[in-house]
Amino acid sequence: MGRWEPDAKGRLERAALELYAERGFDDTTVAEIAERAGVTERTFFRHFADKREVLFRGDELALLVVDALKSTPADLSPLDAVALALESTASFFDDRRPHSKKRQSVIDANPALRERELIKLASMAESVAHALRDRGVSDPAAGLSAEAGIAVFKVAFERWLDDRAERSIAVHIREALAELKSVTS
Amino acid sequence: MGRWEPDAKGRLERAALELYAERGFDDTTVAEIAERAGVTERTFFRHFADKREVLFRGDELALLVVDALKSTPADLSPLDAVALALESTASFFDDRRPHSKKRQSVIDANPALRERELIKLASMAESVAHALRDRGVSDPAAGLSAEAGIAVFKVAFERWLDDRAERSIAVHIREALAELKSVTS
DNA sequence: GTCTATAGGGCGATAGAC
DNA sequence: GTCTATCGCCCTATAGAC
Repeated sequence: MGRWEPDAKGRLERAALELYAERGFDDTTVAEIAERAGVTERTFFRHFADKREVLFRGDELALLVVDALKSTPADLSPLDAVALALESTASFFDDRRPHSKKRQSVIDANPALRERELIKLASMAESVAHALRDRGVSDPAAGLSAEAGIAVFKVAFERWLDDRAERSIAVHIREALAELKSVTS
Repeated sequence: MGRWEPDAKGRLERAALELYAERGFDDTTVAEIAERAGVTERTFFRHFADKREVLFRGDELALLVVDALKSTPADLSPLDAVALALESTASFFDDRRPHSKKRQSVIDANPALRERELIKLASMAESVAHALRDRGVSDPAAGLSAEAGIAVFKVAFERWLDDRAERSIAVHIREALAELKSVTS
């Protein structure tokens, strides 16, 4: 066993989510998060670029999606491929429903956190567009398929959170995709 | 004539854009913007919630779009109605091409500003979705049409900025819409 | 690990318009 | 008198610099 308790990063993430939920994002200081996690303020900023980032696991989801996109059948349309890649991340969500709900209610309660969430989705859209171009999809189809795919994901995620039946997010992605197709035809 | 020069808000907007372009967003202080505009720092914060907001005219665009959506033929599909409403804002953009380009290069150079831009678009999507529901469009079609419409707008705006031929943004909106329809069919 | 500049909020004062 | 725009000063926490 080392000089310090292990998993400082995870402790900071948990402490932050708890405090943001208890007293609100604005009324929580980094010092309080660090204290609850048993580290110094400086350590917080070594793990996370800013106070918001502690709720977002960097590029983890975007990397998952791009990676899944690569293993997707080449004969699928770009949009179908994106939707399938998104579906393949289902367990990332389905395994953490309660955590996701708590996290989302914290995010929804604060404009600054909503901004950060949106830029994560936008940068995921960019990564997906890039991956589609690598697949041979040309512009503007690549950009539009990526944006449309993210729109599908947004709607699906929201419905997944509210789903009393707790069906997999994959189901909601499929439904939202079908709905998008009907709306654009 | 009053005690102060008129249009403090406009002077602050112009001073901010100039300074952000000259030395970058991070290296510009609110004190410098205020000084150039001939007001105090405190006045800046009475007009704008934060240092980013000075580049975004509140809800102006969203209000234009929602308003235009109301005057749109009732027999159009939700997505076509949104696209038409977006087209009707063309002069808002076409009349300010140089300003838009300068502003956009400042925004693109800074992640914090990109975040703010995204939340403006997202809240425009929400307003549009709401307006569609008022028109009788049910969920999830309303949400998806709104998101898809905003995706069309994003792509169109980008292409409008890069268009050497300087065609109206309305042309780019029509093209992007057609492309989206082809990609989802 | 320590130091510091700056964002941004609170509150009261001032002075013109009406 | 009220309303509104501006200023001044004080404060704390963030986040970057050293």
